[in-house]
Amino acid sequence: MKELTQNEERVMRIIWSKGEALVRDILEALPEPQPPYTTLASTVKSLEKKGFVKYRAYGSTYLYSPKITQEDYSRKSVNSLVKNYFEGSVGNFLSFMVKENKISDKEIEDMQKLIDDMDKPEEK
Amino acid sequence: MKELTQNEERVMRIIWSKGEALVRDILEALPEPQPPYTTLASTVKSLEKKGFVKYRAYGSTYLYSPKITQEDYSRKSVNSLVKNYFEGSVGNFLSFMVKENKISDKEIEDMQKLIDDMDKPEEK
DNA sequence: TTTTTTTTTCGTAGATATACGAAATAATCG
DNA sequence: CGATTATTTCGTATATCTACGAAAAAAAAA
Repeated sequence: MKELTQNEERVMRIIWSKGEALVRDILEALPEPQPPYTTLASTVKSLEKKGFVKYRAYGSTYLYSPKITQEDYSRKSVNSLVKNYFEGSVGNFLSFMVKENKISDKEIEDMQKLIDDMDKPEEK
Repeated sequence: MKELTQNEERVMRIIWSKGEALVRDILEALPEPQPPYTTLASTVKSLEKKGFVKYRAYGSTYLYSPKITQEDYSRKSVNSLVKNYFEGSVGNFLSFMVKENKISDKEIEDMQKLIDDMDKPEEK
């Protein structure tokens, strides 16, 4: 799974939230200052090239929808974060979160369970 | 319910059979010689004006679908036929059909039942 | 820091779509 | 048979879309 830039991720979030959307729908969902239509279209096309969205054509108009669930993407994001900043140790990651008061003991349990599932690492 | 011209009815049949269609889809479903795109588009628009189809817009592209079922239209057609050519008498209509060998006794029963339902007359 | 790669931006070109209306045809009415 | 009205045809205008690519900006690598 390829990485998303911040830009792409912001757009991807809108597509996830809508389920499906035209470029114009996305544009309207973006806060001011909205980018030019063509600029946004390029971003969406790059999402498609990276395999994050697919589209169905109505005439010359494309209706985009997610090809990857938000859950899959989140899992992969956490995985990559752990790998890059905590020497791959989930324990290090969690203790950091606790130290920063970003997380409660109760949440650790839940998360630990979640992360056990993720432990089958993915590509890059 | 407004009347359909032959032209409109031919197009309407395609929309019914497809469930939903772009103007271009209809065009491709039409046998040679196909009319120009704009010509067909006018026909479809008139179907919409008469309330036979509705559409959902994807950008500037309209996906049309029936607003009236084929069954409703058939019922109304038969009704109107009977009214116009058989002095409104279903009996006259049926006996004509039999005389013309267009219909069997068994079919009469079925149809009689069907027509009983239709006997609540419609507008125009 | 310098170089290289990736991302971002957006204009232009080309492909469709619909809106509108005029002219030709066909159907209806008196 | 006219006259009137409705249908059909289709061109032109206009609005969007997507494709493509160049240039600027940002990020990553060396």
